Amino acid sequence: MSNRILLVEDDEALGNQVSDSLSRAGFDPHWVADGDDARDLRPDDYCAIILDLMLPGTYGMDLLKRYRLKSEVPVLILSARDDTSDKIRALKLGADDYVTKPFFPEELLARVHACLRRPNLVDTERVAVGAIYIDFDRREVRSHDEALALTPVEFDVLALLARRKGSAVSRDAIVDAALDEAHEGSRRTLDVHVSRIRRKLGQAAGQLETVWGIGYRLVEAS
Amino acid sequence: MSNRILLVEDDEALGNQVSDSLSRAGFDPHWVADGDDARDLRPDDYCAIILDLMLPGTYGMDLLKRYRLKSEVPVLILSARDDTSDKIRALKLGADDYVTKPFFPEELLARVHACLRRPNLVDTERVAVGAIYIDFDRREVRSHDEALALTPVEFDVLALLARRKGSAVSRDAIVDAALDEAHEGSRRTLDVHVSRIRRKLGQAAGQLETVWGIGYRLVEAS
DNA sequence: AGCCAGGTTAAGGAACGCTTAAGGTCCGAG
DNA sequence: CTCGGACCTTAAGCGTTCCTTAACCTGGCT
Repeated sequence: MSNRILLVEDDEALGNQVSDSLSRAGFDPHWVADGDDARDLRPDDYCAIILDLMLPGTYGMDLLKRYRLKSEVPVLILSARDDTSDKIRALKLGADDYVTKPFFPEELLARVHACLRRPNLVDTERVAVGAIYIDFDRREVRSHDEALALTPVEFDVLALLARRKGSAVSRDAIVDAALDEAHEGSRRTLDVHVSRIRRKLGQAAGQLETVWGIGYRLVEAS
Repeated sequence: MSNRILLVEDDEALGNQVSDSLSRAGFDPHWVADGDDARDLRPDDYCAIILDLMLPGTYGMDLLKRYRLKSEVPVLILSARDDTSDKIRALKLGADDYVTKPFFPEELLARVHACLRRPNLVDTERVAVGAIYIDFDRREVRSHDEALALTPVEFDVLALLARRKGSAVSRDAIVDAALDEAHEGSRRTLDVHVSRIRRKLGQAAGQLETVWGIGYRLVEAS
């Protein structure tokens, strides 16, 4: 397995320090200072990601969501704010750990190791759910062997459900992960996306079930 | 499989608080106040362990070592000391997380979930009680191999009883956990839900027993 | 028998989700 | 720069499902 670690950190001194300690520990750190530069990196190219929340360019929390949509790679959050609601939000979005500045490099290293020690999930580039095939890498969906033209948000929603196939996923979790969080005013937005996804799914629409009072669920057969 | 969590914590107030929040989140906390009492418990009986480092009797770090020798169960460390060398030591010994007091229960919960998210997420989320199968993740219930269409509240009530299978659960506890507590005007609401659950359970209705003057209990066989 | 906890039923209204239609924003083409 | 298309969001109407309440009935306990 690779030992590359992505470090997204705008503070130069801290970035150097962490980079060095990662190197000394035998990792291969890839340090990016700007959030926008980190947007389009592929999370699966790394064995772990260390992410500062307070960044120029793209906000750290958005990067986390982005990475989680594509990958199961362990993500450690760095933050200057010892804010509980931030912590909870990050952890719920799938972060594996949350470290508050200031910290000693040794602690960070120890936490990275703790994350890597956990059993890894099979990384699946593609997934089949009944008649629906999803290629996360190509961002491509086929239903009954027919390619679907999904919009970005539609794909993210469907991909999230596919990763948790069979499980009921709450509306909040979907909105939080796949939609722009700025628009929390209307709770109907997700409905519209789901409605359009179903129409595009055609015959397979029945596989996208509503779980009343909770959210949605993608099942093998309708 | 199990949703039991071992909590080793000598502070009574904190222990109560954490116990409560774990219960509310659907876990089954087992609270032990003395390190010596925790020595001979089997870590594999729990899905996670929350361990205070500063304990009477056996020192927390020793317990951690002990548990790690026997099991891979996730261990979260609680500590009053924000001491880096302690953190590093604990994490190197195989702890999965290290939380410094004071903390909010929500943060601890989020971290517990972050730990549990990694391993076998799939298989641990079901419970069988006699002829009743409950899949918490899918929010799906089957009775005698037939899927039941339960409403959100009905599912929550039955799920709560299933998690505590065999033991009597008080009406108050159920109402508190599964119903909107705003409506404390009528205490008959729960009856109605139970009545409907029983009807939907069909043959298995007898497994949902009334404990007169207390509440209800879900048993293996009618 | 009498009391009280629990069971059952029916009905209203609240909550929820689906759909259609109408802006509004962003971005690339002309 | 302007136009048009793709996309996301919001609003509103509508049907459905669900929760609660009230009223009445059953059954256990003393």
